[in-house]
Amino acid sequence: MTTNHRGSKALKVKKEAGENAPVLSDDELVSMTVRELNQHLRGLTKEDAVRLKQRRRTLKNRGYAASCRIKRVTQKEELEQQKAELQHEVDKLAQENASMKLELEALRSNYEALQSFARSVARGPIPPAKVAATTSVITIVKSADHKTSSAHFSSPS
Amino acid sequence: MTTNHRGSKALKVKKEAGENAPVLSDDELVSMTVRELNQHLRGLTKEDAVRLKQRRRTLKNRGYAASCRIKRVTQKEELEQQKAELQHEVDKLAQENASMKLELEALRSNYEALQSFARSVARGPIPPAKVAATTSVITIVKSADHKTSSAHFSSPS
DNA sequence: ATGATGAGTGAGCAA
DNA sequence: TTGCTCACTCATCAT
Repeated sequence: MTTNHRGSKALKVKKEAGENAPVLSDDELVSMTVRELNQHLRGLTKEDAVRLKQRRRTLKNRGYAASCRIKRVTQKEELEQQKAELQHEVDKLAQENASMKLELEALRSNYEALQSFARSVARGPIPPAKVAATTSVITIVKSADHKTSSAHFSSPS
Repeated sequence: MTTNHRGSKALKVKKEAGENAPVLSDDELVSMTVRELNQHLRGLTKEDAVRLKQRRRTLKNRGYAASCRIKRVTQKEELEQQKAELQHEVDKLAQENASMKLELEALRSNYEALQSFARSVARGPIPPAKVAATTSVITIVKSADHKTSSAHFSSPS
């Protein structure tokens, strides 16, 4: 730390008081076209010109470093966001899956019951009264749409 | 850059030749208990002692910075890994979902066909021959397991 | 020349 | 004191 770091660190004051006239502020210097810079370079020592250009470069680098850090956190947030979205999708699909599984089971059981009934009547037609006595009573509900069509069974008392 | 930065930057040599006897290597200095450090501090100027402790701190910081960077990339990789796993899970669930949807549709259509048949025989029992003439022929397959039980229909010629 | 990024450094916070 | 992290600087690479 033998150097003075004439640059303002934004956080830790520096500035070193007068030193020499701060002809150009950092902000002015960084946001300046090459042409504008050359204008200011006119009345300067070769040394001073080099120094000024170096200061400009350093200030630019400061900005690049800042963008770099911002980019880093942004990308991390994006990853986390995408992760959360995927998690939601997993939850949604898992739930859909579960309810379909239930529906499928219910339909299968209804189907098999109906199958037994159909088999019994197809084998040898039996009077409805007889059927009611030996099997369950089946109430066939004509489904209006395709959803949750079901047959309700009730055991004979 | 008027300073010399006596520390070895690992990458860019430095070292500045002899300077003074490198009594302690960087590696030795960082990995040293406080007690060991104090041993070495015995025969030193107050100034030199302070300098040595500062060098140690700096070397430690170098290590901390490295860990910090490693941690950063590690966490990023973890996030990406988790993201990939979730994506696979989504794919798996979506596929399961699609095949269940198909199964459900097939079962529903079979169920409804069987339902029509059952309704027709239950309404007014008709001789099998008559049934075969007016409706489809139904081959009832007793499913061994619960999967893909189905009834196969064929139109009468 | 300009922009981006890895590594090293000091400041400053937290344990 | 130790460890971590931020902002800055420099070296280096790519455009």
